[in-house]
Formats: sequence, C-alpha cells, structure tokens
Amino acid sequence: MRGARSRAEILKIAMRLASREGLEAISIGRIAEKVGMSKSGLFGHFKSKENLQREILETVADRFAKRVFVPAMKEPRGLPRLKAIHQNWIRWIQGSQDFPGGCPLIAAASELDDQPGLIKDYLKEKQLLLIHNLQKAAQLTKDEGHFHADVDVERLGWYWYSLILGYHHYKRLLNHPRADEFAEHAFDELLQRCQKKELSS
Amino acid sequence: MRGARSRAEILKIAMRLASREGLEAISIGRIAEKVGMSKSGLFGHFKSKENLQREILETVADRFAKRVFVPAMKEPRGLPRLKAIHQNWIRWIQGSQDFPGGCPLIAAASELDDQPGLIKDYLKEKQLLLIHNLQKAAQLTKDEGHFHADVDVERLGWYWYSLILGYHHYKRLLNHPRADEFAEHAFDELLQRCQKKELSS
DNA sequence: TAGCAAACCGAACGGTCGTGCGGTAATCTT
DNA sequence: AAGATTACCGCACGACCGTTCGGTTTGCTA
Repeated sequence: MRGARSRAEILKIAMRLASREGLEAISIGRIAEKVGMSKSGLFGHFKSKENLQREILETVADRFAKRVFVPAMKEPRGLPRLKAIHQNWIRWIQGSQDFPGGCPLIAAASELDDQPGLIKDYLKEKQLLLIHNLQKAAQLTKDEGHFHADVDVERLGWYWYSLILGYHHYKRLLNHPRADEFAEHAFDELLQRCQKKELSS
Repeated sequence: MRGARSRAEILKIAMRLASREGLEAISIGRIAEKVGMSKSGLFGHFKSKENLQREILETVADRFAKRVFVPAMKEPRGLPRLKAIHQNWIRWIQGSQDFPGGCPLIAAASELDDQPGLIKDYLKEKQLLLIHNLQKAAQLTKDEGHFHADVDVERLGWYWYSLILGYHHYKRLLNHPRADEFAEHAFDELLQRCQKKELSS
C-alpha cells in the first residue's frame, strides 16, 4: 500500500508544524503544501481535522515513549532507571531536530486545558499514563530499597513533573541561562530527599 | 468620552474569551458579538489584531499585579509577604470568575514560545518582570533575616515558579484531587529549606 | 447653536479555512 | 488480464477571517 508511507510522512511533517504553531493553529492546506501534495489528497487520509489532530498527538506520544522511556528500560530498575528517564526527558525538551517548538505535549496541554472535546480527553489520558509510568518507576525504586519506605510516589511524580515544566518554561520561553543548572540540581535534590525521611505523605 | 468605558469593557470580555481559547484563536468578530457591537466598531478601537492582543495581555498583567502583588504589599516584608503572594497566586490560578480558562499568562507562554514577534517579546518581558518581583520579595526576606544568608534567590524564584506551573497543570488539565495539597505542602517545604543552609548557590 | 472629532455601523474586499465531489491514475486482488 | 480498491488531483462550496471605507449618529467644545 503506497498510502502508508505517505501517511507516516504527513504525520511527521504535521507534528513538526504543530510543535511550532500549536495543534489548533495548523491548517490542512499548509501541511499539504509542506508535504508536497494537494489539500484534498491529504484530507482523504484522515477524514476530519479532528482525526488529524488526534493522530498527530498519537505520533508525538509514541515518539516520546520511544525516546524517553524505552531506552531507560535498559537500565537496571531503581535509581539508575529514574536518572535515565530524567536525562532523556531533558534531552527531549531541549528539542531534538523534530520539534523546533518545544515539547508538543506540554504546549497542547495549556492550549486545550479549557476546551472540552475528544482531543482534550485523549491528551489527558496520555498525560495520566505518563505520570503513571513515572510513579511506577519510582515505586520500583522504593521496592529496590533505594528510596525511603515512606516516600509518597504520587507526590514525587508531581514534584518531578513540576520541575520539568519549570525547566521547559525557563528554557524555551525565557532562554534563561541557568535553566539547565536549575533542573539538574533540583532533580538531584529530589532524589536525595527521597532517600531520607522527607517527601513522605 | 464614551469610548473609554466601552474599551475597558471590550478588553474585559476579550480577556475572558482569550483565557478559554488562546490569544491567537480568538477572532474580532466573535468578541464583537459577545460585546454587542459591530466588528468594525470594535476594530476601530485597536487598529490591528496584534494591538488588540497586546492590550489583552496588558489587561491581564495589570489584573494579575492588582490581585497578587498589590494586596501582599500590605503584609510586612519577609516571610509574611512571601506567603501572601503565594496564597494570592494560588487563588488567582484557581480561577476567579474572570478566567474560566486558567491563567492566561501561562497559557500564552506555551502558545507563543516558538513564534517570534511583538506579542512574544511583550509576554517575555512581563514574565521576567514577574520573576524579578518574586526574587525581590525573596531578597527582602533574606535581608530581614528570615532566610539563610546563602540562599540563591534566582534559584528560589525558579523553584517557586515551577511549583506554580505544576499546580496549574495538575489542577486545570488533570483535575487532580491532590493538586492543592501538593502545592501548599511544596511551598512550605521550600520556605523551610530556605531557612536552613539548603538552596544556596 | 454650529461645528468638529470620535464612536459606531453595514457592506464589502481578498484571503484562507475545512470539507465534498467527480475524475484519473496507480495499485492490489483474483 | 479484468475488476475493484485506493491515492491523489483540481475545483468549488459556504463560512469566517482581518481589514477598509463611506456614512450616520453621538457627545464635546467654542
């Protein structure tokens, strides 16, 4: 089937465009132009703009998992794996060549947080899954004995995510020179505090 | 001049709309409809959409200062003032009736972080000012002796902002039941850590 | 009260949007 | 090789976009 390769290529380009301009701001016409095919030809692949948006989001989420979580699974469970996830995540935000516009998931989150609909539900589901995976990795770290037994993994997950958001904000919007330093330092502190009695519920 | 009141009313309604749909997504026609006047009549007040967007942002920033910083200035400098700022900020995010769509500044930040232009520059300037004010309040706390002398106020500012972003994310997108608890707890911890030797550069 | 500036309107412009249709060319199935 | 399915195209639609313009109403000033 010739369409499959074309479809993947469309999504890759659309993803790149959406990372710069936002999921709602992109238009089918401009994607088509960039891909090098007609508007109606592209439209035929997805049967509505909403479908296209959902598939873009899906493509991004897949890529995120492949870049951040999958490689970290090769590290032994516990602290090494946690650190690998964090490092991959930071690198992801620093912007592989694929996303000139920062993490599309974070961008989409603030873009959609107040207009209900299929896309928002889908995004929320993906975010919950991401957080669940963070917490699972943290739970394993507890089980391995690398963390204090009283650590509240849900709270750790929130801390972790917050510092990622802060990093993203300082880095991408403000171009703050100390963004990398802050994020790295904060994550180390967070891990250390989890080894002591702090961060319990 | 009859136009002044009308102008303020337009901005108030436009601000509300922009908080839900984003600064780029709003259209002059829909704002005009909601205000109850003609598209061209509204357009006459601002002479371009970009001007309108900038003025919306300005309105939001003014209101933010008035709700978050100004009331906190009545508290004595140092810890009490810091806590007041935080409390007001949290309340601001919880969404006064004015913003059904979460903090427009945060929303605009992710929306604009990758498309350069006047609006982004303006937003960035406002964000830097906000951070500067946070740091100034923290510096005063140091001067009052409420914090350890080695505290790195720039780093504290980043921590503070990060937890606000995390709160916003968990609260508005995910409707997480523990969002308030996490944010409150984290801020208390942050203050405590600033009183010890931690959080130095 | 005359005159003027500003607020506001309706209509229209060129443009882009998402979407649908009919037709052609390529590919797969049998 | 015949037939069915699919990819893709050009074209056109109705709707909405930001913006402009000429004309009417309103409120202030002299």
